[in-house]
Amino acid sequence: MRARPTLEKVAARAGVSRATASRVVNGSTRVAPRIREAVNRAVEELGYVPNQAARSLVTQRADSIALVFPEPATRVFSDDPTFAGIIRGVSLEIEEADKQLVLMLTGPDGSYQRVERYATNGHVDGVIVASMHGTDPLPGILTRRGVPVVCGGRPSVPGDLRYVDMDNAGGAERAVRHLVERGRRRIATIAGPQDMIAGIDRLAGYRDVLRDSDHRSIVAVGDFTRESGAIAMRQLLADDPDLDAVFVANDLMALGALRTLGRAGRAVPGDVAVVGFDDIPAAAYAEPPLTTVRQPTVEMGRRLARMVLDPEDRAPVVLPTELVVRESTRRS
Amino acid sequence: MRARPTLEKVAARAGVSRATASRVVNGSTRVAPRIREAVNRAVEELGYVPNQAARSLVTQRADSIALVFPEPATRVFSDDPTFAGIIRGVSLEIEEADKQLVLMLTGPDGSYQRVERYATNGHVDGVIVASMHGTDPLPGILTRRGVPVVCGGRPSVPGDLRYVDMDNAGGAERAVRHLVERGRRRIATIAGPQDMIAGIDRLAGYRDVLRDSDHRSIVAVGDFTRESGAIAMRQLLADDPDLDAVFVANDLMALGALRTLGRAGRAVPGDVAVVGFDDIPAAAYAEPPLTTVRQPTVEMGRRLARMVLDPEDRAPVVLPTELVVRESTRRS
DNA sequence: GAGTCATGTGAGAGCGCTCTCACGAGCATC
DNA sequence: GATGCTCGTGAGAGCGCTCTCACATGACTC
Repeated sequence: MRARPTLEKVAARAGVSRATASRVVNGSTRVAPRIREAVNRAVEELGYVPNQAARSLVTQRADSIALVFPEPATRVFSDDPTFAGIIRGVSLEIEEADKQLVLMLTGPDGSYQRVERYATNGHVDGVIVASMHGTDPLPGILTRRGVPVVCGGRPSVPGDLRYVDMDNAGGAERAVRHLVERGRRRIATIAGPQDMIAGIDRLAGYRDVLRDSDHRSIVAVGDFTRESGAIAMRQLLADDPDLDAVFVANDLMALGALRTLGRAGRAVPGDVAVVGFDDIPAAAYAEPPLTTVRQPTVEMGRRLARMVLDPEDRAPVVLPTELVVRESTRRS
Repeated sequence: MRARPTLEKVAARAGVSRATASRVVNGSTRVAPRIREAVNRAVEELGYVPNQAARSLVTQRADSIALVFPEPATRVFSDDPTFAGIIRGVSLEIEEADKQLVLMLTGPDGSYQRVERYATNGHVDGVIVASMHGTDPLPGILTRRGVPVVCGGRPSVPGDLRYVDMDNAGGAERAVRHLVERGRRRIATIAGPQDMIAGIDRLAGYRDVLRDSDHRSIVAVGDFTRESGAIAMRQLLADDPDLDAVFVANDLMALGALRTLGRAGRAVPGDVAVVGFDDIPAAAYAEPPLTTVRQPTVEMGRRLARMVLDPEDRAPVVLPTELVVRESTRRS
């Protein structure tokens, strides 16, 4: 289709002024029924769709929101379904609000200034930052510039940034308590990176429970990749050959750990019980199926979107996590 | 947010007209060096960034392209890193062209008309459709409406649609030939859905090699999910208990198949060799590590983006796939 | 010294839309 | 019948930008 019809054409066809046509298109009530009908008919017949650029120009709204994945997230992006869940959730909510989703994956270089420029210039009504490190400067900068921002994950610097987070500490506590209840004595952990809030909080949850239950804590640190989980598990086994349980800060690392355990001849859950975190689809398909902590990723996306669309909504949200018990922690 | 400076302000500060300021901002060469410099300084000092809406309004370009995942893709989205790779690739290329990426995941309902309306109305310079079924009507509709479209995956109806595809048949052939060379006699396959081009082509590759090498073909069909792979494998085992190899049309199903084999007491690769397709990260971490066919997902994204940005480029692209040999087909 | 030409610059139109404001019609009030 | 409403409608300004066109300037030709 070449020439797209303009409001002018619609108005002409309906025999009204452009202003009235605009009123009908934008759903104003103060239009006489028969005129409204005439305009709607004209819209229908002409296949009219408003030109967003023209609209934005005058309303100063963009009717679109940006979802930014800073570089560290981008790196894990391809292998961690968590992000896919968040994207789905955001997309669903955005669609309901009849807005558009602009996805920005920032590269390793300074392409983050690109985001800054883009976002501070009215191209977008709000920005969702899937902040991995809680220390990312971007949310602060944008907020100061007056752009509505919401962080996915609690920023590590307490401030007035709005955020939606998972109950990481609570989930970790439940997971570790579960291991204690199953009679495990030497419970180690493979923690996530300690510059990410999820890594920090999950480790804190582990520590809290062990302290209260009088167990010793045994910690190795990974970076949330399978590979690092496998390596950390090896190290743990070397440090304490008698450990009989591991709480792993995410499923990807837990899968790596499972592999190391298998190769080291340790039976799971016979010799060692394993709990992961995230409940990615692969967890249920691990051998043995992995006990893990489920987090509502799609819901997180939805809440992020809803919050960014409502600048008044300032209350942080912490979404509940849930322990999913499978074979990897079966009573031995 | 303080009022963003307009071109007018920049021009005033630099002591030139709006037109000249515009020339400098848009990189016209026909501007005197010292004036160009003055304007650039003003831009710098004021922190000027062009208003995209205003620009689009007059240029009729949107400087953004849409990446559409039709519903079936959306469903697998969360668990198949293939899509993440494509998104990364598209994002990289789009970023280089200094344009924006609008992501649209269509829901199960008719939200696809939303895409149609959006795309046919100049909001977007082009559309990339990650067409799962080759029969999706969307690409055709948009093309006819004059919107540049590129399909990810060859459309099943031969026509003039532009596309970038993987060499599915070639990859499948190499995989099956590999099994033959390793001395496997009864080579089964778990095919993908036969309404998706990837499913069809991979099965065709399998059939071609077996026909030529005088093996019998044994086929079960899955839907590219782990679960369906596990089920299909059970069926295959029931159909032909003596099979000694399986070519599985994607890694997710292969992972499911591996699990079934393990539970059925079949050693891999001792009793049964397994080859997957995709080379997702989990494949290398399977037990045993999975021989599979690697496809360049990021490259596919890049090519899709490049093609959609250049409406003249009409030549279909078929990207090479590569066999990655791992433990699951070790010589027995 | 008049004519030609390339070159750089500014004036101004106009992209398609929203929104303010003024106005006329209809109705109730006094 | 004059006054004051409300209600629906149209005229018109203007959002920030690009781009065409006309114009000014200076270099060059004959």
